[in-house]
Amino acid sequence: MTLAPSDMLCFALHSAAHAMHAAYAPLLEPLGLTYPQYLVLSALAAQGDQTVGQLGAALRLESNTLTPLLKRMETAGWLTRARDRADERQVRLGLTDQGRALAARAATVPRAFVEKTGLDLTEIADLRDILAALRDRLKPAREQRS
Amino acid sequence: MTLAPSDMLCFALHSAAHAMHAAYAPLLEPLGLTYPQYLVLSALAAQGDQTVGQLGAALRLESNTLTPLLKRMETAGWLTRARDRADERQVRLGLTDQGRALAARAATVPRAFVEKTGLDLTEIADLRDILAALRDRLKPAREQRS
DNA sequence: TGCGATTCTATCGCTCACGATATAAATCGC
DNA sequence: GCGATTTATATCGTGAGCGATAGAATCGCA
Repeated sequence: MTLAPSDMLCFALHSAAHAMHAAYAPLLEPLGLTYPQYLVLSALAAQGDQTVGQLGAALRLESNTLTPLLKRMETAGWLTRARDRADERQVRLGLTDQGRALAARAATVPRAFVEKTGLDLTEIADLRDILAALRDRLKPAREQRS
Repeated sequence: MTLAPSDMLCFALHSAAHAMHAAYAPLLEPLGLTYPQYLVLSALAAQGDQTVGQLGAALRLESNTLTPLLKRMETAGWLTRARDRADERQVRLGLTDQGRALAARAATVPRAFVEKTGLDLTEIADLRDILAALRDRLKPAREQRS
């Protein structure tokens, strides 16, 4: 009648994401980062300074989630937030030297995670692409601006 | 240097799980259920009455998450919580008639989700098993008792 | 040019998740 | 049996995530 969670794709996805968080936690804890903060730091380090909207498009998050998260990271001294001079509605984000140094340290974390998965690089890439495609079918990315 | 989130397996997993939640939300909203509540209801309906610990083993959640969640569901009239007579440390959970009726209605939800994914049943099962295996490698399930 | 619509970010309230810790019951060791 | 340890659940504080909504800046069109 009712399907058990263990038989559902959605629960496998849900619980695998939780297990991934748990696997990342000990890798990020020495850096003082949470997982979403690690994503923000990586996005800014890899893709350069950007607005809250652009970061949100990259991470699929809205300002109601990002604003408090970014404020905490600003307080920690990792990034700066400043209204764009040309368009005061936007807030431009930039890494501080401290933030860049932390991002450099955090760059080694994905390797450590890959080892924990027990998958080889081809399997990693295949699964990543399958999941990204599923995500985009479920929730198309909104286009990003300026 | 730093990998962008879009290139990471972890972000694909993270964002796919978020997209899955977003896809479930409109299916569950008419039932008044959140996604974790839906999992609890499904687990109790499929696997019968059980203790908090057993439910936690099935859903990979601890009492610090489950207790408030279960209390909200008890308040909503979907389940009962009662100390086990034989072992008063344990709390036994049971669906009410109202909870069983809601679970029956919710049983149609996975079909609707599968349609949204655009995957066929074989692909669904394959991906589910890959993710469950990854989850169990990252975080072995703790054994469950009584 | 001016004003209504749109865009961008922020705020609020709620649920979920988890680490650390507390509390009570049951079990173990002697 | 009695104290120490273990087990099961609950509590507290914090961070995330999101729907609804607010507020300011900009845009578009009459």
